[in-house]
Amino acid sequence: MSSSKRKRADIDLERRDDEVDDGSGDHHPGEAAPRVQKEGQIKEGEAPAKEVVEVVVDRGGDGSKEEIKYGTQQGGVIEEDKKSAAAAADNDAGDGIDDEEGDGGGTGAEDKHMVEAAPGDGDGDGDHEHTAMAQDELSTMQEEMEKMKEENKMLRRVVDRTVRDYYELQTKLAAYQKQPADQEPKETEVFLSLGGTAPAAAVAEAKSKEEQAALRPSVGSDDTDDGREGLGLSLSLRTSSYEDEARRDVVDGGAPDIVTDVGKVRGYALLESSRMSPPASGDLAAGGGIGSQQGVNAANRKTRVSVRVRCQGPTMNDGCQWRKYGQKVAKGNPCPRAYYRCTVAPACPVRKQVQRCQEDMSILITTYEGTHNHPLPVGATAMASTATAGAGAATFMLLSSTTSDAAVSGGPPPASSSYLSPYLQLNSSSKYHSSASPLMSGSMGGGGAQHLSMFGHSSGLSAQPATHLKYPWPPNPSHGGAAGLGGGKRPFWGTGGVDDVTTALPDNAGTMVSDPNQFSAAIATAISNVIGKDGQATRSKEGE
DNA sequence: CGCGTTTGACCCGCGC
DNA sequence: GCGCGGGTCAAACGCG
Repeated sequence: MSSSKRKRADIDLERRDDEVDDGSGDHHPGEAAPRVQKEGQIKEGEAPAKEVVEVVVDRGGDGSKEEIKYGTQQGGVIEEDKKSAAAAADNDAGDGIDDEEGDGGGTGAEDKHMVEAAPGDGDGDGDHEHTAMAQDELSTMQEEMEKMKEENKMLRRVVDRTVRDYYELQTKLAAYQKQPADQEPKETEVFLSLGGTAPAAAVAEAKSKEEQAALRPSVGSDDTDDGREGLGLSLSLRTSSYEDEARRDVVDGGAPDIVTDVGKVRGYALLESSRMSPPASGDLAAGGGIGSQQGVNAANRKTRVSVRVRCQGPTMNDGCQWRKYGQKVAKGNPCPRAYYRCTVAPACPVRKQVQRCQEDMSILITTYEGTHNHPLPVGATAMASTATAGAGAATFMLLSSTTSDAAVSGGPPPASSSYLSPYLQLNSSSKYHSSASPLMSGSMGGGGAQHLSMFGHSSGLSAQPATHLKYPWPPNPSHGGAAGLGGGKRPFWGTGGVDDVTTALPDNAGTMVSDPNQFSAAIATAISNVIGKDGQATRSKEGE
């Protein structure tokens, strides 16, 4: 029984590993050092894929800043999720962790007991070695079964907690989003990172330490450690004013434990923070040639989305077309920062900065600025949607494997499902969604729901079918989508990323789940689009 | 030849 | 006022 469950869990986990690894060409197994396998925990040795999505929504105006951390990864997923979730849920997160530890101890005790009992029985039947051996075997098996039972229990608990925590996070997020609707002069900054490297995670963690404190409860020390090695899907929001931001930068840079490497932090901070001083923004807007839409400009200028992704390629595939217009070496980071402009639409004000993380060169920090004044390419949109699904799927896989009988016991309430459904329906073109939706609703909990909400919004924009005809990208990604746009020189979602996809989108959906780059890119695209369009829309959407 | 990248120069904001 | 640093421009260059 429990043994069978256990097996199933392992299988699922392994499968997920495979998918992740296969999909991400740039994934570095070595970097994702397998965590020390804790007793009674999921086998993680084979789960090197780490993905951490950190989203920071910065509404500069009111100084509010939201940071969303979203970590996903197989075995690690749970760990990371637990962590982030725990953080999110100030109230019950703490005891949850403790409970787990306690369980572990319990398991050990029980096992011991079993072992001791077995020998005793054997002594009684000294004449029959056969019997004795059989009994020994039996006891051993029982022992194992007990162990497995405990493990299952624990896993179930973890999952439940994760789900619950996500809900809380979602609630908080929703609350936050409702607040600032009236504060215009805000800068929206989304920080999103995907990757599992310790440094990345560390940075994210460190970064969020302060601002996130409000949203997420502190994470246990051991969690912190785990966080570095584990992958996870975490989401956090934070808000801060320009000043706050600047201050934060300083703090981050000085924070010793944040990331041993100040340079890295710095790069991170620089990208994320802004150089978005109002005046600069003005220039930017003017330079962008978007004077036609003054009202939107303000919003555009304020929108920033940072994405950190483990990527070997020069840039991340985000489904848009970019043209490089500059490169500069920023102080504190030897890696040059590249400046790109969106060329999908002639006057699209969106720009992005790409810079490698000094600490971990495999990490690409991409900062999107502005809002697309055009629908996103199908690829981007689809990717965004699939990303959502992918995230859900990823999570689901884990959950399914560990909560086979738990039935996602902590399963999100119907409300959550309905919350997501709108989007899912809109973008259900991909069968992937259908399969993912249940996952999402079940496992993604708050974070997932939130994402979906945003994605739904974005999809709403770009999903408008015919509008795509005006743009270079093919209406149906599955048919010639890979042909790319702009003359088909390259896949429209391929801007040089190592993992440039060469398959049609529907297939991509599957790939995306396993490809951190695409996954993150899609998320970034979706978020940037959504947030860019304007947080209000998102907020209002949320109301739905 | 067209398009995108490279790269040095320039502009502007900010801190001292 | 000056220097520093980030961001942008635009001519030169390379590639298909």
